[in-house]
Amino acid sequence: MTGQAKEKFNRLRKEGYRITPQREQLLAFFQELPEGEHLSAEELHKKLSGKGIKISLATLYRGLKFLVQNGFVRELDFGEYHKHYELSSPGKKQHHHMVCVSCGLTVEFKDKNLHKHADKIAGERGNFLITDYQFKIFGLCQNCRRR
Amino acid sequence: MTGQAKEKFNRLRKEGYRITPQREQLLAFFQELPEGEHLSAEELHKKLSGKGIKISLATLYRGLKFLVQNGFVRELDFGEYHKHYELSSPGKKQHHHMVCVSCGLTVEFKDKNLHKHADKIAGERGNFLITDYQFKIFGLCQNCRRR
DNA sequence: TTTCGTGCAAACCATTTGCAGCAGC
DNA sequence: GCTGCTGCAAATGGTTTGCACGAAA
Repeated sequence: MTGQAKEKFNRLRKEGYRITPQREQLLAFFQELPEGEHLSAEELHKKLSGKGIKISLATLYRGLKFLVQNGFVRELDFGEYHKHYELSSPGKKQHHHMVCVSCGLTVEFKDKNLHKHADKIAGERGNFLITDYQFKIFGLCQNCRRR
Repeated sequence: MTGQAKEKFNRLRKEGYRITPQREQLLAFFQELPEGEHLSAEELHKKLSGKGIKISLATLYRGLKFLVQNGFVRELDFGEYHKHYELSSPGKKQHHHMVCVSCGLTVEFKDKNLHKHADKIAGERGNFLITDYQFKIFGLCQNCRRR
């Protein structure tokens, strides 16, 4: 666990939260994850078990909520049945999605200019500290248009 | 039901789909809905019943999928537990969301420039016909930053 | 007459919750 | 010792699915 995260954990401890092995190990696991890898709760549970870390699914969900609400981790929603989680580091590149509503084809893309929009809006509307932003486009892909 | 929709239904009929009272009534209901109103499946079911239209929840879900996949209706995801549906008319204004990951505070906003990004990306990446796009920003609101 | 669509009830499945015991501080 | 956290199992809730019947074409 990085020093920065330790500080933040200490602050949370003062606020009445308890820093348990499960929470520490969960955050440490995210920090070791390769850039750009975003896992579902189920996948996380499997990988943690694989590393010998014992944590129940219920506690994992509660731990994830704890980490998300305190800005350590972000929750991604690809419009699938389940959510994905990844370490929330501000400099991280965002990738966005274009989805065909008919066949489900998904194209990932990046757009350098979107963060300007995000910053502008966050500043104008309530002074948010941005942890994440996502742009999703839905439509018909070339194949499905033809039909 | 508009003439345009009728044509489209006839085309689908030729492709082997069947145009049932339930599907017709569902689409007609969407067309009567006020601009900007987006309902969940549950809400739709209640409102249809209120109008004397009998349709089971299962059929409603199947009908919604049918209308979404054929471009009549769009499915919106506000990151809630359920999805929302509204008539898919191309000129319709989009509204986007900024959500506080800590307290859940949600701010809606519009941004005139986003459609340019959407169009550009859709053209460059696979020639999509856009039916919808959504921009979501996550972060900490002013109150939650302070803590 | 041939499928496809419908209604019902049961199944699904990711996530949440009640509760008793445990552990951080 | 107080109170928050954990693990377990059961509940939740929106959505999907199996099946037999009904109805488009």
